[in-house]
Amino acid sequence: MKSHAHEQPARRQKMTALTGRLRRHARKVTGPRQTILKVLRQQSHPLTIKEILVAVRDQRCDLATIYRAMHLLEEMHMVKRFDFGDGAARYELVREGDDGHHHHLVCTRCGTIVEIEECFLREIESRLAAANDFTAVTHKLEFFGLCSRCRRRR
Amino acid sequence: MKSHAHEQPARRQKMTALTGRLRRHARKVTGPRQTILKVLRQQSHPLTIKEILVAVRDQRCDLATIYRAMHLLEEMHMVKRFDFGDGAARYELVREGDDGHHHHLVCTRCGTIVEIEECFLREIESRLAAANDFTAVTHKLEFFGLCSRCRRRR
DNA sequence: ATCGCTGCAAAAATTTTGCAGGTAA
DNA sequence: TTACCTGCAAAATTTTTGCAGCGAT
Repeated sequence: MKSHAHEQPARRQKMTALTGRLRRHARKVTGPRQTILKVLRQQSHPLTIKEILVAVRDQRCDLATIYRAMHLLEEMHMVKRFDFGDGAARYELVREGDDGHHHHLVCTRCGTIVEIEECFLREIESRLAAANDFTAVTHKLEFFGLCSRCRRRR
Repeated sequence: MKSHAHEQPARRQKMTALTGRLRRHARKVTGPRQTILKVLRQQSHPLTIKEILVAVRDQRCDLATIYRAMHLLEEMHMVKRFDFGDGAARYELVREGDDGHHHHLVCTRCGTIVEIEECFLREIESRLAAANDFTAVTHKLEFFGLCSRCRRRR
């Protein structure tokens, strides 16, 4: 039932998290940025730039624009960047009231991704910080393995 | 005591781990490969391809050769690849009798690297494998923070 | 009317590949 | 001799940047 009720005129902006945050930073709420966030909102897994490009290709959004948008959104903590060790950055939307910190279990054969919500290392972080005289210690952690389907197929 | 009496002439190969493993795979023991391993042996931290290139630049070794060597050495588990999230692969020698699995604590400002020998997640790996029906689960984990020197300097 | 943003094109950075000649075994 | 390797050059990938015009506020 997307039909009408009161569809906002296309050019007026809904007051969304995006709108608010962008305005606070004196940045503009533009079509490409809204489209990209819509794409990310529909996914629970991180997407590569190429996957985003394909998903928005109808809207004729340039690659460079996507790269610039992802940097901007990452700066404002609206997306989180993940690396799976192949040479391609992946981005995932940070949901409201979440810091976006979590991990993944990735099938090394087919690329299936399982989201791992628990974080096991908060305490270890403090220990390492103290032991090595570091501050603001964070971590990046990803798990890799063979999923059941791929295991069965040879 | 593997050796005894006769040191082999310089152009003959010492029977090293490299020599043995390469031969077992029908690969050749060449100058560039020996040089690269020598460079890695002198470092306790992972090196980028560029750092390796600089370190071997006297021996006139091509970039492509280094890339190819690193792939080969990784296949034979003589080096381990690490990613710190900037777009550059890093390689570290795997010492005898070690599987090379460990982590790092990296200063996000100056790049200082601290090796973290402990691994905290072996048990978690099994738990995740069982819970998600995966096998051969491994992980990549790196810590990031601000080292004490960088913290003091503003 | 600003100032930021976009598309396009070019450039940069990292990694891969093809090929002809050279070398280890 | 036979693979395998190397250097060189070209290409492929991923990401960044410059610029002129367009668009959000």
